[in-house]
Amino acid sequence: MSQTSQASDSSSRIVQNDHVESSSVDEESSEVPASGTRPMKKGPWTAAEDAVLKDYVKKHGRGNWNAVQKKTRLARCGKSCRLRWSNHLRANLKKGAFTPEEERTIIRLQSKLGNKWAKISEHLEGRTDNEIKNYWNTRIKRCHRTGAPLYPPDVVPQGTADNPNGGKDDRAQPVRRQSNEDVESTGSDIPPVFFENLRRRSHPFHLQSLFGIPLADLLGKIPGSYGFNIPRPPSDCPRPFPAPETTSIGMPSCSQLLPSPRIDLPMGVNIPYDPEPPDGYFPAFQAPPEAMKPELPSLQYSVLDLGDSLDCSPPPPTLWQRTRALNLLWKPGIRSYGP
DNA sequence: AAATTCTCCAACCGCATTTTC
DNA sequence: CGAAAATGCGGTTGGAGAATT
Repeated sequence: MSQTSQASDSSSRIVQNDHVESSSVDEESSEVPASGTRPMKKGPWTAAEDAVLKDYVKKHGRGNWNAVQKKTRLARCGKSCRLRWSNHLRANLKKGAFTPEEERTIIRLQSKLGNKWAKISEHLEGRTDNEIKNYWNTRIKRCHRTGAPLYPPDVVPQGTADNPNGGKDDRAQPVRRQSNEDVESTGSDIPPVFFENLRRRSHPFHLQSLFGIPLADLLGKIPGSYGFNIPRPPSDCPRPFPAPETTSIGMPSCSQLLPSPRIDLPMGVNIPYDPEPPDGYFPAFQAPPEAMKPELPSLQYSVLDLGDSLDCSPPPPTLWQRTRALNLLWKPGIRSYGP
């Protein structure tokens, strides 16, 4: 797998003192008063803490995580206990690098479900949502850096109506249905990393609008994105592609710039598809022409029975479509728009 | 060899949802 | 039925180790 398995088992990082006063579960007799305002410990778990938690689960079963700190001397909050258990201590956890098959599954499922890591992890026995999420974020970064396609040619990324933005956003907002007139695009979620990169590294990113939507508006409405000023690039900054006759966009990845200062395209514009993409792959995020259809016959992966996890929900909300529009913008391979 | 940059991953945070009282 | 608590989820962060300069 591509994750160079540093696979550092958590224990290998344990360096600090063990804060567990008693390395075993105290029974009810020695229950710590709930009122006790012990400060909760943060940071890496120690082996002793793990042992206490394991012991607790062995005796009381999983769940009721907030009781852990009450019934033991473990100064960890319930959330932390739950996370530790599900990510490191529970049985049948598979550690180490993802197999190629697992990677394929992740990619496939991500393209279908979006960033539903918990759902995806249900299809990968022994793998945690956190692992998968980390893998995906790493993949995004790597593809972003190298310009390699995020999705292999046989995977058509689809927005999922139930998860247009991959995560909390669709929960945060009541699903707002929308007609198809806004943007019909394909691609995947805009990875948070993208915005993070913008925020952290202040990519020269001088696009002012996308599909007529002010970019600042786009960014500002995307949950988890940051309100930041989009700097104009220095004049000596190289541009990724020569400016074509038609309006073009590039991808502000790899310290590159978007060649066009402004994009105002009518909705429904055809995006030319290069049948011979570089390296025999579709450019990152770029989907084959059929993917431009608003609805996709997606079940090309007979291997995988997604069952109920595939939600054939109504069309995505505006934010999603806007996100998609921005996503297109991010594709390194898309060079030109035009009729 | 030292300094810097990059990569990976464990764990935290905030929010939404579900359950309990 | 509403409030509070518990749980779950996804995004983000920070640090350790690896790689590079």
